[in-house]
Amino acid sequence: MPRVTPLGASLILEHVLADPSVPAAVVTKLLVALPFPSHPTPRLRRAVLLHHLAADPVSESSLDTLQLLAALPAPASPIAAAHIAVAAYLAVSASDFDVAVGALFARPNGRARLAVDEGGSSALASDEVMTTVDQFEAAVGNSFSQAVLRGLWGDRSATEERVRDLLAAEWAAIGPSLLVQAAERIVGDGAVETWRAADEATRAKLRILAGEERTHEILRKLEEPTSSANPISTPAVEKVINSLKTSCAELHSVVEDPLPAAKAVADEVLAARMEKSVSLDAEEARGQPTTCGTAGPSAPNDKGKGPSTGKPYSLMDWNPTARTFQWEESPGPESSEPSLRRPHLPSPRRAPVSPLPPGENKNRRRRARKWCLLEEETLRQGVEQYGSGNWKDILNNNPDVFIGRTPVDLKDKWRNMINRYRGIVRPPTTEKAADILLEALFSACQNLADEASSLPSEQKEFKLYKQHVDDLHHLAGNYDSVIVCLGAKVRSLPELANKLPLRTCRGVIAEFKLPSDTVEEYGSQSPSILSDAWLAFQGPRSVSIGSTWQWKSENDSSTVSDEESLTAMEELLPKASGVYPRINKWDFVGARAGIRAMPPLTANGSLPLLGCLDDLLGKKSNCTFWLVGGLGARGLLYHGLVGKLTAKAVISCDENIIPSEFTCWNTIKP
DNA sequence: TTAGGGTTATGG
DNA sequence: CCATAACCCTAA
Repeated sequence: MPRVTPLGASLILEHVLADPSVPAAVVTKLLVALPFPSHPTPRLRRAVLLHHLAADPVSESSLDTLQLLAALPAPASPIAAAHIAVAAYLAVSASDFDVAVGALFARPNGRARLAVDEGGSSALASDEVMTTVDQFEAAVGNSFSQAVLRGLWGDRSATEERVRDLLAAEWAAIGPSLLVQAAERIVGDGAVETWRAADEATRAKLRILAGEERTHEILRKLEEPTSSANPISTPAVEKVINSLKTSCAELHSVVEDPLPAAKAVADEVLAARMEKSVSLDAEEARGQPTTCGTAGPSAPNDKGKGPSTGKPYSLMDWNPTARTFQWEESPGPESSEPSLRRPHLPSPRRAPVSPLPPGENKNRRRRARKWCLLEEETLRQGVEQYGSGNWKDILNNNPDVFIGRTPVDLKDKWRNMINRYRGIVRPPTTEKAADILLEALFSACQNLADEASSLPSEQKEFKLYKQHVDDLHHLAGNYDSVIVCLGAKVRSLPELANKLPLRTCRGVIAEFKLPSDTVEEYGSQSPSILSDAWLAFQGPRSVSIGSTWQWKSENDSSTVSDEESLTAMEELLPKASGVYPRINKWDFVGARAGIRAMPPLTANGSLPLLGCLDDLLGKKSNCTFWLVGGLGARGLLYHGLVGKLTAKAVISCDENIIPSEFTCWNTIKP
């Protein structure tokens, strides 16, 4: 008996190995025992890679295996997730993160980056994977990012699970072996056509494989005048049959009993057909000899040795692990009782008929990870820069911050952030703009306090009351301290009406826009100008110009009459055109006004009025009153400084914390 | 890819 | 039991 031919070995391996239940030891022995074909079929390559992966799911070498697997036709869908999980795990578990990330993810030649980039396997690529790769690259030298990545990808068992998901999907989709396909031909669908085309000698061989019972069945059908049967390529079928027969003989040398093994394959095919769970259509059947042909090139040298015709021989010559066996070509008595002698040869199951590929339908939920302040701040800036809705841009331009976040996560987070205070401050539908601004201010304060307080015990409670106050002392009973921040309206408090050195000054500001037919816009960066008048540009086509000075005005209305705006323009335009002559190309679109409370001019300039009011008001309770006023129109400039100084002074009950330049207005006491 | 409705996990 | 934050699903 001749040695196992490469073609035969290929068929055996291809059939036996494509089964997850074959123990690793058996796989190894088979691979050692049989000559591995120089051009294995994709199915065999796949089976070997899958066994490799199962034995060693998370390692440097499994990364290679995954990449090879991805290069095979039609890799299972979970492969991208498994590949990035293994690569990421290798990076975060390496002794030197930066070195490992350089080798795996750095541009241009990181091992995993190449695999998922354009030019690499498309099966490994996705937007999400690219994002992760960029995140790793950006994390070099950034211990914060590394820590987050470790948390996300450092779980070995989770990584292994990704690989197992892939294995399950691959095994489920691996399809029938060539032997099974041949068996389909001999005893399954297509049996009648195969037998019809066979000559007497071939039929004798087929009879051995099919068993007496099935042979009679097939022959009976053959007699029926079913003209609808379409004959299939005889040479191709014969090739398969010969292959099958040869490999059965060889299989016999490796496992216990070859004929029952072949029969088992046939029986399984029959069972499968009974269940109607699988059916090969004629098109598929015709294609199979071609598939078989891919194994053909591996066997040109075998031709001379000829097909095995039943000469017994021992594999012991070259393989001590193999067992010798006597091959009987005659159908034994057991052939009529196939079910009694089920072989122990593991056979691949047909892919379960499932609407979805297994492993893809079981989506596990990511563990919720709290957003850190940096992420929130970056999101705020991102929305400002790219606009709300451009989540992907924001994400991809901050790979070092948004680690393990998706664009949808950013969207959801923004939704949470802008809704944060809806339960505390609900803007009434018919509120005036001023009240809405007040609520916005309150929300901003609460937001800041939340961010500053990391511990629950440090949480501060805020309340926003809106009520009319006739008299400061009405507040005294409820508060330790009251800070008066009223601007020009401070005059409306009877206790302070004429006691503060403030002069009111109305100002008008005018808004201009570029005519829509003007193509040329104002500079790319739109710098604003502070001059005799100021020009505050709001983007490239809009500017506000201010301000006029109407001392001692009592008019605090924000609306401006035509007459007043004309006067204001005559005052503002000469000053504006002095620094920006092209203002005459702009259109006036409206004017607004406001009233400011101006402090006295001192040697240090016009400084805000800060400090404790108790001496001024007369101490009538335990409540202390404080003033933040006289900022003129410069609240934006001063609010941070005066707010901080006043807060410190109020908390420590010590006015001296505030520099005397701000409080000296109040030292001139009666 | 995004918007918006829905679900799950967690802490009070 | 509720409110909230993070996350998921799906239509367009």
